[in-house]
Amino acid sequence: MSDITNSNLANLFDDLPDAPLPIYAKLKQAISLKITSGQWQVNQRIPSESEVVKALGVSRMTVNRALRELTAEGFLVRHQGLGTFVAEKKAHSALFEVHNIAEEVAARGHKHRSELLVLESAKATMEEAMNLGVRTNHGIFRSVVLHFENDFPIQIEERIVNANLAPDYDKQDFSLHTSYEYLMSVAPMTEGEHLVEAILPSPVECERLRIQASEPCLQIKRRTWAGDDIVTAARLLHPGSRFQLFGHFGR
Amino acid sequence: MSDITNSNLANLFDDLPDAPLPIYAKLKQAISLKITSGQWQVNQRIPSESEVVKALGVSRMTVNRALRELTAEGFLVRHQGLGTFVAEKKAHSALFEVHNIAEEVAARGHKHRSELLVLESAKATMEEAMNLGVRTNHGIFRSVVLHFENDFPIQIEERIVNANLAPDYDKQDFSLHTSYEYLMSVAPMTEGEHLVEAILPSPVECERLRIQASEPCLQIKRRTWAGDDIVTAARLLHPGSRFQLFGHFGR
DNA sequence: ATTTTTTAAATGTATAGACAGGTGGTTTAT
DNA sequence: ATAAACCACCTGTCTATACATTTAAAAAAT
Repeated sequence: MSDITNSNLANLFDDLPDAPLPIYAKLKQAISLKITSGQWQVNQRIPSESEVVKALGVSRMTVNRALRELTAEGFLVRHQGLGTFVAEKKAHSALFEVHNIAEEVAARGHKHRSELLVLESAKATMEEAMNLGVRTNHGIFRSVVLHFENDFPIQIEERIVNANLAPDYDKQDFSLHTSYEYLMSVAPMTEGEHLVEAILPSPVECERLRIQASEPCLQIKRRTWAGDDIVTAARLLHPGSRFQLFGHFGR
Repeated sequence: MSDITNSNLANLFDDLPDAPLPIYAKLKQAISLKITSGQWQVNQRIPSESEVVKALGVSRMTVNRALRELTAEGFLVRHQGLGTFVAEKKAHSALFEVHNIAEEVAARGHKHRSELLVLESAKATMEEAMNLGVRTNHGIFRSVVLHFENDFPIQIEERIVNANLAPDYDKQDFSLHTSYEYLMSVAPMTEGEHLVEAILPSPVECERLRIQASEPCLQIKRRTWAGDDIVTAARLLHPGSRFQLFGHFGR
């Protein structure tokens, strides 16, 4: 498998949210973006530690930490004497926690795309306020995104976001990054909860997911905290026939 | 919570298999042994990096790597300025462990009872053998238990068990203990996986759960390991209208 | 007695340098 | 031509050092 041209490794940090992160974390973000965006293909050899050192002027130990952690997370495979390669598919460990649908689809080797159906700034209704742990009329964003796997609808993502914690949410280009990526960059998740249910979809949802009214759906309601604040609350609806939630625990 | 006496940190590497491992890995092994053996209790503060450095004469970066990885694996919790502490029992076990349905129902203040529908000794079919990671015709047990919450059916538990690892499974009184309790006692779970899906129930399942054919169900397939062996594989089916799976992650 | 400042300790990150060990290609000796 | 020696490169680990940040307690000022 061919190597990756290290001609423009200096561009590595482009397209990255400029959150204040340690160098090793920035490196991880940049490299995982290269992989999930498909710029670095499975089994390709990626630049060696010393190449990154030379290109970016950071220490090898810093690069080593980024690559080691990405390897532990299943993004990379390393072979002593040979090099570092993009792994076949993501290890199933973190799926319950992370749940970035784009990454998940990419990990299966499939094509992901999404349609932005709603993106608006608003004042929280009483129900939304309760859900986010803020006062009624607190500034929020609402978004509805339809995700596709190989052009089949696979998730309706309804989300409300605390505008104080993610002020530029409505200025994001959701065709480039998922909402998850932006939110993690501005308000890294420290805690979360999810509620999984099997439900029947509404007529609108049937139409969006292109399924029949009788097809059960997996509904995941998830809230994520950054410190003591709730950053976002999402409702993710998947067609039962096209989706499984996989989890792994233990050591 | 009291600190751990660092009087005999030199003993840290005792009781360890003398495999040729890197120092950081030996450290991880030793510390996780202290924790799992109960010598270092939950919430206790463990020796600081510099204390280990002084006691063992290794570099702080090496100690740091061991502690950092153990933290990522959930054994430890670290607070800058404070120290490193033994973590609470894995959060995620509490979350997606529907294992003990009896406890869960009791925790809600409701009445739990169960009906044993099937309990038999058998030889593994090819499918069952694949599922348990054994050869066809390997000895197994099959059980089907119907669980009730306040006299409403809430779970069908279909389970196959590796007879080698749990030889007395068929002699248990499942009105006294759940299968989970017995299995944990004979073959403590070290690893597990689950697969969550939304499906429509079969006619038999509708009857058992007393629901309509159109009601979606939450299906959880779970396999649990003890070391390298699969102890049991279960299929848990819940009526969507009466069941939610709740999970919490983070600290 | 109360508040403020300082200090010590602990973790978090970054760096430079060193050596070990694996891999594959090149050169050299046979 | 074949085999052995060599070498360049890569990952894996370990060390020593440095500085930043957080925390709690001690010391100093009010």
